[in-house]
Amino acid sequence: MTNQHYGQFCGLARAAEIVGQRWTLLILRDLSVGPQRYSDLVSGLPGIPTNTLASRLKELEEEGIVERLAPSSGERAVVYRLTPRGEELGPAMDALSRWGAGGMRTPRDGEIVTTASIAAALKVAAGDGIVPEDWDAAYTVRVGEVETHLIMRDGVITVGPGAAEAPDLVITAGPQIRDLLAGELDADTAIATGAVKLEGDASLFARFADTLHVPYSPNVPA
Amino acid sequence: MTNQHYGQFCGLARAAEIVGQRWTLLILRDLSVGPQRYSDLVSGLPGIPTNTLASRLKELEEEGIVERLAPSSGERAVVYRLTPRGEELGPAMDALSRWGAGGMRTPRDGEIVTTASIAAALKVAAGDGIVPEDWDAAYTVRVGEVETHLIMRDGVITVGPGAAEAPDLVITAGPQIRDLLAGELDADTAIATGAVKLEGDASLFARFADTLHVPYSPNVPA
DNA sequence: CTGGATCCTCAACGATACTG
DNA sequence: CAGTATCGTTGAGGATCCAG
Repeated sequence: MTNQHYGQFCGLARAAEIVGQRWTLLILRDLSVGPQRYSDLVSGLPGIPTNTLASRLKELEEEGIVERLAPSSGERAVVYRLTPRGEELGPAMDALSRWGAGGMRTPRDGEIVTTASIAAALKVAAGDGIVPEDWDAAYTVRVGEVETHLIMRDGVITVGPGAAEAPDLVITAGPQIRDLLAGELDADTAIATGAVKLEGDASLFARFADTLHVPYSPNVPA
Repeated sequence: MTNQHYGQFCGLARAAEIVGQRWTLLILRDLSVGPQRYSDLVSGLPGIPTNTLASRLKELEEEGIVERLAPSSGERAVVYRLTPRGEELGPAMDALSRWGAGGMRTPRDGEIVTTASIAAALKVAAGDGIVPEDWDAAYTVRVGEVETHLIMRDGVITVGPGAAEAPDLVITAGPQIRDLLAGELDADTAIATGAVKLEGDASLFARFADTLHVPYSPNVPA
């Protein structure tokens, strides 16, 4: 609406007019794991002013990036969902996510972890999502209160919110799971030190740790 | 410094704290084509308030993304340059650029084209930059007042600011060059209608038009 | 001339309260 | 549940000025 423009006929400038708005990238991240209600977004984005969320959603709807689905009969809640155009942002968000993750060492004071952020981290860690065809494993990853599932099947990895239906392995961890994904903590040590707890087929953990990687950047300043 | 934080231990959130700042993405785009002086940045970013540019550069320096090179003896100007960590943003910026370009139809009123934006468009159009090993051609692309060079050699494409040293072909065009890159204007028509003017080995133009593509997204709303 | 710093204004953001 | 309304605060925009 009253979106700020840069006055340049340039793809990056156009993109920046959208994703350069405060909170917008995080809203899109949350929507990228699945359709969400207004209240889901509020709870996944601690600290967002409700009026800011409302106006961002309105802007994104006008831009054709998000669609607002009025409660159809039977349903009782408004739901927001990415449009196909919104889904196209996936590669860019993954690239940003990967870059940002490369600079993360330890959580800053008071920083929290949300469902969507774990899902994003696992998605980035999954990389191109290609694994051997004969792998067939369902994982539930639990960090704090949130659960994410990760399935390796038919040669691809899929990541999403919520527990797996019939997980072969449930992994419970703290934020140290990031060190594991960064490759700075190996699977055996993670288990030995109690950084992760496993329930189910623990032999599947090595495969998890070996396959998923979000490396730290060697170029971050002290 | 007084950078706004999102309070989430998440790569995308960390990235958003940087690139979500107004003007920052465009500053980084300009720096991505090469080191720039303060005044180069000012002229490549029409409308940026000088204090905003100054504080962005300071923040980016503190983040280890940009470095400020004091004039060494012999030089007389301060120069800003991406650090290795800053260079790592390239893939994310390319992805955003590609996404934004997919939504661009015609310039909005008063929108301009800068050197860096053409370079970014050509870079995105070059895709993975792989071409047959035996191609060897140097192009200068001139749009308005700005010139960019594009070299296909040794199997890769390189794009940069300024004219090529010994161009085999000089392409002069208006913003319609975007339609060419979008694949909505074929090479012969572009020449026939005068949308582009060629100087040099015109036979190299078909290769240029066939190789470089920034497709429009089919998903943009009307 | 380059590389900023300063000042002022106003639109956008942030926090809280409140409503259909 | 899904937002509006209100109001204080912050940061961008724009012009000008200054030091090396």
